[in-house]
Amino acid sequence: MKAYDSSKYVTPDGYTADITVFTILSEKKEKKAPPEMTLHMMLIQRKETDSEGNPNVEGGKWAIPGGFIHPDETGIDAAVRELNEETGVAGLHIRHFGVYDKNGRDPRGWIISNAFYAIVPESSLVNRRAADDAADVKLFSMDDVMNLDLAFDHRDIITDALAIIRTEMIRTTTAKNFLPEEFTLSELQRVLLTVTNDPKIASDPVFFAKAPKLPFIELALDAAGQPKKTTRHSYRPSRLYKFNGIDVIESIYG
Amino acid sequence: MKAYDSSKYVTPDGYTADITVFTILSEKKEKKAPPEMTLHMMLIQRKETDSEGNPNVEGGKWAIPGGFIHPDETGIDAAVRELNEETGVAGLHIRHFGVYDKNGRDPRGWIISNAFYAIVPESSLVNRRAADDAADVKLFSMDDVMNLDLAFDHRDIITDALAIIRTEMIRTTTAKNFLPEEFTLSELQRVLLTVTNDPKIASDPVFFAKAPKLPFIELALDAAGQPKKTTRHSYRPSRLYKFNGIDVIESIYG
DNA sequence: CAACTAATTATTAATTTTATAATTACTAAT
DNA sequence: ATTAGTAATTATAAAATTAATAATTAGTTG
Repeated sequence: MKAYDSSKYVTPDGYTADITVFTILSEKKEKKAPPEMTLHMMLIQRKETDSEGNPNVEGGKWAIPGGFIHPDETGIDAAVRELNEETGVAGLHIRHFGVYDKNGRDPRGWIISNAFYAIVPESSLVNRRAADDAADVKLFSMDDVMNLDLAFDHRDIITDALAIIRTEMIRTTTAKNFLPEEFTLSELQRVLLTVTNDPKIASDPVFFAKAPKLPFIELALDAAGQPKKTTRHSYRPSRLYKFNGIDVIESIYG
Repeated sequence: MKAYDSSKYVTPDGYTADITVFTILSEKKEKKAPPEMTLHMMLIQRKETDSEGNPNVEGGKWAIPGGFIHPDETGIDAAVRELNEETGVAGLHIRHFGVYDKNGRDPRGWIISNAFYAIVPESSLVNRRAADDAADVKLFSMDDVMNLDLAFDHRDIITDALAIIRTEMIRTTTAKNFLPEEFTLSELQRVLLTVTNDPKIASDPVFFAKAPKLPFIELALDAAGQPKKTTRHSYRPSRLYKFNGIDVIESIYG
């Protein structure tokens, strides 16, 4: 690269990656009722001291997994590495969604962070364990997250990530990742209700009337061509549906 | 990094960035009619020979601007640099959308490409000029693009980028980037028709009835609170509208 | 047999959409 | 002064969908 004396300029004091990881937890509380589903995210608790025994900045606080990007790696490389180091989680499909660079966001100085997000099935997170700079790692419901005294500007990052997750869930067929291949309408409904309380979804008569007609959903049929049914959530057999792979783009113009 | 003898393995022969850049050209053909707008993209013509005078692979063919990523830079760094080097264009907001790694896509060997896209106002591209590996640089209508004998797998990359551009235009208020701050409904209509021929947009009575009621569009008012009008496209004064900054997420579930 | 509950369907009024026709507000041409 | 043209706008009537709620069904359990 061209001659450039960085000592002559104010340069960033650090460059980091933060990875917001969401999942949907499903809890079957009643034998005959659909499971309760809630959006959760995985956070790590920062160790009180760093690797040299010195008091850690924002030590003890819950935070988004992440850490410093090394000069020889990209942001996403660092994100993948840090996530694995701090939580033991790997193989997630993460995406970049923003850069957080407000001066003052970190007491250590001018620290710029690249934020990533993923929403994954719970099975991807079962083997998590805190390590490296993390004293603990847990899944929190979004209500609980918002009641935490989070480190740095992580509340802002989480708010933005949440908006993206919600948009994706509502605008695309992302919900299918949290459903069995053949699902009931109430199961789909519960997944969607983890990110919205739109009455068109919350209302059984409205949703049950509309959903079977959506172009990307179809009845699951048995070998004889009859609609498949299940009694896993009710005494009355419920019809099973599946996504048919059609991608829909809903126009905002009508 | 850990000890690793890459000579023991088959490794990629190259790692590149390709940048699909779209714009919408607006041509006022009649004194009293809205302009014709068409989606275009900027392509470069590959030089016949490389910098050492040897015949260039796919020399003479039209292609997406781009080139090899250096080890000391990220894909997006390379994309920005190559775009500027080959076309003189800079300052665009580009986004990554895919990796093209099919073996055989490039006769030179196992070449992996990161694809980026941007859709920008024409004003961002007026100072383009071919340089570096590019013999020429031009804007092509999408019809013309699809009739070109493009280099490598660039037709596939372009097809995917186009789908993303269309989705963004239909799903979000991206159209506003191609309109004056205060626009007529027919101007908005023409922008949208560059990416779709949906009759709900193509039909004047339908579109003119619906558009004013959209939550993210409102009438432009003068100082006296009266609707602003223009005769730039018709003898009869047409109402002017503007986007009001509201972001809408249209649910695919109803 | 009655009661319960998730799933499903029905009902009716209100609203929107569909498909097209008609009108308006300006000109330009005669 | 009148007619014709055209982009923008509005009207019309039938069809379809939505809104809001009630009712019913299909299985159980007690």
